[in-house]
Amino acid sequence: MTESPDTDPTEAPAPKFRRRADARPDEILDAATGLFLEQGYAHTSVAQIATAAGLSKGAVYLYFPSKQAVLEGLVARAIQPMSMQVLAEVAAHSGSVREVVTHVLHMMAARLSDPMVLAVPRIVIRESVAAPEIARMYHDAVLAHAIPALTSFIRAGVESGELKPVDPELTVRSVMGPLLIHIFLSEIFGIVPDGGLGMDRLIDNHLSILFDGLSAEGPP
Amino acid sequence: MTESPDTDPTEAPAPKFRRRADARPDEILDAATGLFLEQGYAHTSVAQIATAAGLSKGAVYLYFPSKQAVLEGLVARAIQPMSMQVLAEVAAHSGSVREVVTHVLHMMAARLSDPMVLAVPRIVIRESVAAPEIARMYHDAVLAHAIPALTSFIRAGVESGELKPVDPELTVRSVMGPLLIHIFLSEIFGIVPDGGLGMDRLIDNHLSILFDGLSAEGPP
Amino acid sequence: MTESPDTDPTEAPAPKFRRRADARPDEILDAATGLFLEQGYAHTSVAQIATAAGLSKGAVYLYFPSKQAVLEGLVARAIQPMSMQVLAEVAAHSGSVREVVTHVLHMMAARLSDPMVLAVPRIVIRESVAAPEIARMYHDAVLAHAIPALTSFIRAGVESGELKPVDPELTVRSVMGPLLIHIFLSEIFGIVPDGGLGMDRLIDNHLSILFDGLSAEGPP
Amino acid sequence: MTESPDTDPTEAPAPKFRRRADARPDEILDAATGLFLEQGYAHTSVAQIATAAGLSKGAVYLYFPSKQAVLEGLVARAIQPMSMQVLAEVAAHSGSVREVVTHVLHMMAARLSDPMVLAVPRIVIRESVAAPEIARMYHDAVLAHAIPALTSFIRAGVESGELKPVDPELTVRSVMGPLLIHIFLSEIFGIVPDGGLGMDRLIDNHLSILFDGLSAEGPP
DNA sequence: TATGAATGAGGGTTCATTCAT
DNA sequence: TATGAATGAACCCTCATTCAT
Repeated sequence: MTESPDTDPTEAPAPKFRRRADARPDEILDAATGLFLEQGYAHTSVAQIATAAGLSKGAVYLYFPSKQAVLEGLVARAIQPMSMQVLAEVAAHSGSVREVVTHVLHMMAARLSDPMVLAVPRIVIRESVAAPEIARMYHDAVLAHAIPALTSFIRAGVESGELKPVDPELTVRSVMGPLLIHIFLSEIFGIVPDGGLGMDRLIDNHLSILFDGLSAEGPP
Repeated sequence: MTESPDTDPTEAPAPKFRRRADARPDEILDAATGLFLEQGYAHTSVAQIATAAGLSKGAVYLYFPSKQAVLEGLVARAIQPMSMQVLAEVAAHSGSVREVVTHVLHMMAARLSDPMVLAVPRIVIRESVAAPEIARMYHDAVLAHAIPALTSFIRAGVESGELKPVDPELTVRSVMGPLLIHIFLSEIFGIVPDGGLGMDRLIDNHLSILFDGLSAEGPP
Repeated sequence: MTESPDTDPTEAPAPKFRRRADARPDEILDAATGLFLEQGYAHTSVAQIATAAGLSKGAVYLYFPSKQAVLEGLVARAIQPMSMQVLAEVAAHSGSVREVVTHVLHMMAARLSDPMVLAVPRIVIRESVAAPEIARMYHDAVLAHAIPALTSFIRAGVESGELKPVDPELTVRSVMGPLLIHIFLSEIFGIVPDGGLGMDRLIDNHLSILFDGLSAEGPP
Repeated sequence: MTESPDTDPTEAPAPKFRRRADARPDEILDAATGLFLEQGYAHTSVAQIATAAGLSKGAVYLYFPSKQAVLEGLVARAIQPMSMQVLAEVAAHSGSVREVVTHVLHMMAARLSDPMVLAVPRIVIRESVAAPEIARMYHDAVLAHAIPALTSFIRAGVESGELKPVDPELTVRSVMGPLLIHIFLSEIFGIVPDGGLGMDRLIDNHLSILFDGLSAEGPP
C-alpha cells in the first residue's frame, strides 16, 4: 500500500494499480529457504511454504510452476550476488597474494556467517542428488567462475615468484578447504572449537600455516 | 574362513548350507546404500530397496523395522571399522608428525576412494537434517573420536617443538580440510583438476604447503 | 454465480449457495456409520467411506485427521442429542413413577427403532475393545448421566413410598434390561418373537411385570 | 470317549510315541480366546496367537486352516457345554417357577463370572458382523435351544396358574434381561454399583421385583 | 510335526497439483 | 490475484498364508 509509485506525479502512466505483488516471489523464496534448511526439501510441503509466506497453497502456483521450481528459484536468486562479489574481490587483487587471500577469506567468512547466505549452499549440497539441476546451477554460476579465478590468481603468484612452485589448481583446495570444513563441522555436526566458532581465529591460524608452514624450522 | 564346513571331515551334520538368510541384512544394506546415494533417502522407496536386494517388499521388514532403520543400520555398519582404523593409525604414531600425517592422509584417501565407503558419509551429510540421529550417530562414533585424537596429536607436536606454536584444534581443520574439499568438489559438483582426480598429487601438494608454507621465502 | 440468483431479486448478495462443503463432515459420518455397522470398523476401508460419501479417499482427510477420528466423530455427533433427551425426560418427571417410566421406555424404544440411532451404540459396543476411548466417550456423555438420573428417580419413588424398598441402583437394571435385551436379540441374532418385534407389546408386558410382578397372587 | 485310549491295555499297538499333540488345538484356542477378548479379532495377529500358545506361526496352520477357523473353533468348543447345561437345568424343573428361575439365574451368574466362559459370548457379539457365521453358530447351538426352553417353561407356569397371564416369549426378556445388562454394563463400560458387582444382590433384587412387582401396594 | 523366511495384496496416510469460484 | 476444496498417485507398513527345510 505504501508502495504506490504514483506518489510521484512525474512518473508517467504509472502501472494502474499493481496491488502489492512483485514482492510475493521473494516472500515465497524467503519462506522456502528457511523451511528447506530446517526440514529438508522432501519434508517441506507446499502448504507449509504458503503459510510461512502468508499466502494460500494455490497462490504459490501463481508464481512458481512447481515445488521444484521454488527450489531452483531460491538458488538462482542467491547465485547472482554470490558469484559477482567473489569475482570482484579476486579480480581487483591489489597487494600481495597473502593480502588478497586474507581479504577473500575474511569476506567469505563474513558472508557465510549470515545464516540466510549459508543456507543456499547447504541446501544445494543436500538436494543436489535428487535435483541435479540444482547442483549444476550452482556450479555454473558460482564455482565455475570462482575456482578458476582463484586458480589463476595462485598461478600468477607462482609465476611472479611470490609463491613456491605449487600446483595452482590443487592449491586452491588448500586455501579454501580449512575454512569450509570449519563451517561444515559446525553446521552439520555441531562441532565447534573450545572457545566458540572463532572464525577470525581460525583464519589467522590457517593463514599462518598456509603461508609459513607448520614446521618449526623453515623448509629444508 | 570358518565357513567351509568341509575342511574338517569329522564335523558331523554340516550346517545344511544355510538357508540363505543371515546374509540378508547386509544385502539389504548394500542395496540401500547404492540407492540412497544415487537418489537420496526420500526418493528411494522400500520397494526399490527390496527389488535391488532381490527380495519382496515385505521381506525387508523381517530384518529392519522401518525404512529409517535401514538408513541407521547402514550408517552403523560403516561406523565400526571407520572409527577403529582412524584411531589405530593415529594412536600408533611412530615417526615424525609429518610422517604420521602423511600416512593418515593417504590412508583416508585410499578409504574414501572406495565408493561404498565414501557413500556413507555422503548420505549422512545429506540426510542429517531430516534424520538428526544419523548425524549424531556418525558424530559420536567417528568424529568424536577422530578429531580429538588428531588434535592431541598436533598438540604433542607443538609441545615437542616439532611444530610451530599453532592452535591444535583449529589446525586439525587445516590438515584435513583440503583433502575433504577435494573429494567434495569431485563428488558433488564433478569438479576435478585438469589431470584427473589425482589424489596422491593433491596430498603431496597439500603436505608441502602444510608443513613448509606457500611463501617462496621462509617465514618472516 | 449462475446459481439461482433470481429467486429473490431483492436479496442482495445471496450466500452463493454454499460451495458444497460444510455438509461434508456429516455426509462422511453418515456413510461411515452405515459401513461400520454393516462390516465393522476394521473391515471398512477409508476408500469405501469416501466412495459412499461421494468423495475421493484423500478428501476424507480434509475433514478428519484419521480413520479413527471418523469413528470418534460419529459417536460424538450421536451423543449430544442422546444424553440431552433422556435427561430431559427424566428430569421433568410429572406424574407417578409408573407413568414416567412408561414414558421413558416408549421414548427409548422409539429412538432405538431408528436404525441410524441404534447404529451408534451398536458400533460402540463392538469397537470398544480396540478403541477404548470410544467406550469412554459414550460412557461419559450418555451413561454417566442417564444411569444416575434414573437411579435417583427410582430412589425418590422408594422414599416417597410409591415403590417397595428396593435397591435403586440395581433396580435400574431391572427397568431397562428387558428392553435392551429385546433389541439386542433382534439386532444381533435376529431373534424376534412370533408376532414380530412388537416393541409396544414388549414394553406393556414388561411394565406389567415390573410393577405388579409375575406371581399370580400378590406378594406374600 | 476316544480320549486316552492307552488306559485300556487291550488296545493293541499303542500309537508309538504321540508327542503331546492332541492338546495343541485346545492350547491354540485358549490363547486365541484371551487375545481376541483383549484386542479384538482384527487386532490380533496369527503370530500373537502362536506365541501365546507356544508354537510357531506356521504350526497354527497345521491345526486350523485359517485365522477365521480359529475363531469359529473357539466358539464351537464353548457351545457344547453351554447349551447342554442350561437346557438340563430348565428341563429338570422340580419345584415352583420361582425356585427354578432363581436356580437358573444363579447358575448363569456363576458361569458368566468365569472370564473364560463370558469371553466367548463377548467375542461373538463383537465379531458377529464381520463373521456372521459366528453369530449363527452361537444362535443355533445356544440361543435356539435355551430361549424356547425358557419360553415353554414360562408358558407352563402361566397355564398352571402360578403366573399371571403374561406373554411367555416376551417375558423371557424380562427374566433374563436385567442379569445380562448388569454384566454388560460392568464388562463393557466398567459401570458397577456402589458396593461392587454384587451378582447375588442383583439377582435377589431382580427376583423380588420380577415376581412381586415394584409397586408398594399389590396389583390393582 | 514343526519352523520361520518369504510373499503379495491391501490399508491408512500424505501431498503436489488442479480448478471452480 | 487469490482461495482452498478436491483429486490421485504413491508410499510405508502389516499380516494372513505358503512352503522349503
